[in-house]
Amino acid sequence: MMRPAQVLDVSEETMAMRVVGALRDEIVTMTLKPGDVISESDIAARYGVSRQPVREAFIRLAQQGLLMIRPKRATVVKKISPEGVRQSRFIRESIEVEIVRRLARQPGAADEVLKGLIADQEAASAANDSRRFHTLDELFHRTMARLAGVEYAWQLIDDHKMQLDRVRYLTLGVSSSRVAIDEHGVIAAAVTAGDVAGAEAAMRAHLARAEILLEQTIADHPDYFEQAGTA
Amino acid sequence: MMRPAQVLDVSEETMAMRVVGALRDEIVTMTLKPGDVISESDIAARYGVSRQPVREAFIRLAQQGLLMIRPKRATVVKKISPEGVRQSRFIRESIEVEIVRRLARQPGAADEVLKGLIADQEAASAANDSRRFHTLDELFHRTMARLAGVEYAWQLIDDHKMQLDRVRYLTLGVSSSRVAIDEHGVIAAAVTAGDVAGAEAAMRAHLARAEILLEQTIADHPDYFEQAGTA
DNA sequence: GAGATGCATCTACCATACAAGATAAAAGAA
DNA sequence: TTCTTTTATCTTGTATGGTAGATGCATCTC
Repeated sequence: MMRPAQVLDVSEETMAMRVVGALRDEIVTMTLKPGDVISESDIAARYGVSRQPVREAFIRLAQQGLLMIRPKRATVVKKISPEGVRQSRFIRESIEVEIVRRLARQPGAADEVLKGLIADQEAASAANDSRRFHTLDELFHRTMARLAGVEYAWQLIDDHKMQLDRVRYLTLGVSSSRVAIDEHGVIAAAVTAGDVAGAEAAMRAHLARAEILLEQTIADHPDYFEQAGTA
Repeated sequence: MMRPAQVLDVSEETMAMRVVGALRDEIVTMTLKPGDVISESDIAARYGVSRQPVREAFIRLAQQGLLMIRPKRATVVKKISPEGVRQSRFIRESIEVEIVRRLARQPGAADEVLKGLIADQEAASAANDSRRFHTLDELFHRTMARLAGVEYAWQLIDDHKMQLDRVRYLTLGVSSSRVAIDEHGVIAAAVTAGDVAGAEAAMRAHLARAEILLEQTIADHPDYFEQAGTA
């Protein structure tokens, strides 16, 4: 038997929420791999709680598209759907394009804020800290949403973004942070200059590059993705 | 005591799912009003089931933003957040603009399909069937998403759209279906003609008109909306 | 040997009991 | 009367037992 792990005891939030967070991390970081079969009992024993909070955690994660509950059968870590990823990208591109348009029309204090973030990314890249670079990359996009006054909208798509995060985790060391930083710079420059069309084009180009990474990732880890017949 | 209602017994789907659907309808149609306090026990008795499936339904609906669970205190029907509605609109506008752009570039068979839908809307409007008109209105937008090859993306934003639906239900008889139909016609015409910029502008104008309805609705039903301090 | 059938054993689903926090009214003290 | 304290009674959170359905293996039939 394994050690019960025991996720702390003195709690402010509920056990169910705690389990949600723990499981989500395990899934996004690929500790729990797509296709893995898990059961309420197993997870309950692993975290030292009863089945009830685990069950509620399953429900939440299933609604976020990370788990698939097959009633009376089993619960499995959902495989990544290439089509779902593409459409999530479509949503993200639609929104981010609209954001940079708004920003380019009213740059405000965007200039120095974005410049600072890019500088941080340079530092993380130089230190080869891909984990931190990932965080800063996300912060860059989120910050633009905030500057455009639609941070809440960003939170709304956060759930669906977890699908993209799983793909991203698989490409952590692969992706060239050098290129990404340069593209961020182009976007920031266009926004600051008030170049609406240029900012839009730069953002589209930036997001399109990730599309290539998806194809490569599918080729590298075919088992993690849905295929024809592996619904 | 009320009659247990009893949502059928022979089931294919789970009781929890059944309760989810029933409660969602009650909330979206304003049978359960924003601010109403409900409890697991009440709903359980009302539908003739135990607290357990009701509890799971609450979790799902809370995650969709229709309920707010205050641990150890109570569960209330979430008041409509004007800011949330605005940002939901922003998301919707971003995506729908992108959709009509794509469609305008490759109209395909969009012409006759959209024409047919508009004709149906004319009929519903002439019959003063506002309920059916609402359904057709949604179908019009959904169909464009399908024609653009991103129907799944439409499903992704469906959850957040429920917030807008509640506002819409309040304005059922108010809104002029005449204007909406004309606007649909303009959009369809621009798409068919391959006029990208025109289609985008028409869609933005169409969605912007609804923005005005929100302000008026807040004025008519202030109790249903979050206000400063009514978090 | 190949296919059909029964059964042990999984699973998630639901009901029930209990625990713990929060609320509001009631009771008591000034 | 007014304020404080207690307590009854709400609420959701958690634990556990039993149930129905699905799965896979063993057994039986042909």
